[in-house]
Amino acid sequence: MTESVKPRRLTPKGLATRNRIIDAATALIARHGVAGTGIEDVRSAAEVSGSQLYHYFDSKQALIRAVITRQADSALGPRIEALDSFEALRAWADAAIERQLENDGRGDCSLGSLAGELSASDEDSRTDLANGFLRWKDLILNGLRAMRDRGELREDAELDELAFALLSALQGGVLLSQTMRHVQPLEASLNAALAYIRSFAAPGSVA
Amino acid sequence: MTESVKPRRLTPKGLATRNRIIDAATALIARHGVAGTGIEDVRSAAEVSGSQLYHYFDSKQALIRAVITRQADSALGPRIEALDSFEALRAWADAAIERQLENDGRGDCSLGSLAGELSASDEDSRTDLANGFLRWKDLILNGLRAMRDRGELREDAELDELAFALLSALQGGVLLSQTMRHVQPLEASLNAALAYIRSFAAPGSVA
DNA sequence: CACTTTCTGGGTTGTCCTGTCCAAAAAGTA
DNA sequence: TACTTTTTGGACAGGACAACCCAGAAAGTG
Repeated sequence: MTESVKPRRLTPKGLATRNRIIDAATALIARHGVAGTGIEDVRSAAEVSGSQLYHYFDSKQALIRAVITRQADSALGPRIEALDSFEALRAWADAAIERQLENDGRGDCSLGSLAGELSASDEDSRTDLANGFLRWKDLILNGLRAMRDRGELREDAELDELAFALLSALQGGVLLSQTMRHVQPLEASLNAALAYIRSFAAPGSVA
Repeated sequence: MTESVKPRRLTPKGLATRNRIIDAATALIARHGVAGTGIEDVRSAAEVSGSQLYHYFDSKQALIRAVITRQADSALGPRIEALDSFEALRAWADAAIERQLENDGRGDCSLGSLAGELSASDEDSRTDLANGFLRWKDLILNGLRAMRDRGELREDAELDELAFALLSALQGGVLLSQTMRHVQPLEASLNAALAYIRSFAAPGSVA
């Protein structure tokens, strides 16, 4: 019994409730952070009562990890087809900026916010977050690789470095923008990272 | 009485104790985060007992804010003279990378870590953090301005943007590196940001 | 229609943790 | 030395919160 003995089979109804809980938790965490969100809050927000929460999750930590997983996956969904052109990268960056403008102030429940709060305290969550970041980086990396293969990027470009740089720029920009309640840092950061990547455009490319 | 009525005058001894508390809190928060650090932990680590903590600070929040202020100031101390040359910027970045290597794994109690944890939940702390970031940005900005005035950077360089981009790169890189337990993201991020800044070097400069 | 498994409700418990109180020791001041 | 202010000690109350238990409703399964 290495794995928890939670409901082995979930009925559609049960699955819906489970998702409702994760949704509510995600929203609350986005506004008040992990520490500022109690089980009781999640309960009432999800309109489930009593011990449902512990019926679907072993502990608060398990719930948080479910939120992390969902957030990590959400970026890999249909939203982002492929980051394999300068235009696609630009659109991706603009979407991030737009998102920041929408939730002006209150943070979005991105991996970055979660990482800031959990990396130091919870080792398991940290691992989940690290995996999430790694997948995001690979997503970017695959796009860049496609660009290089198509001759849009120079052969000598260090794609791994570029991917990490872009991801860091996003995360740092979001962190600063959320803290300072202003988009400027995020815009500046993403613009810089994209311009840097563009500086590796192959000479003969249509660009 | 807008201000708290904490000890109006501190004797040298009292001040030493107060500093000892902040030191202990800073160290503990660096390892376990704000939420993972209790008053009790701080007490024993600082080797003060009982209600000393509330003798010097109104609340846990006040203590945290003191930690924030200290961290914000620490970067403006003698460590950084002036970031007004490419070499100085490079050295600054290398120092950050070095610091990350030293505390491999456990986070340093930088503003970024604190921001990730507090921005969403505590408005007062968020303001303190935002001010801290602003001062850091100005520190960078002043350096860049000096470089431009000396003719090392092109006139058309958007220094404010560059400063924010560099700061974001640092914060994002640290966040990723701490979460992934690897320096690569920070290195990549800072290298990219510095290279981008260098791309604004004035043509005639000795570079 | 029996029977099993899953789902839901609410109450409860025990723990952790912030913040307070009271009183004594030490340090400063005259 | 007499007196005031600051500093220290430990114990304690009050509240918040995660987690558990039991029983009943609903939904699947043969």
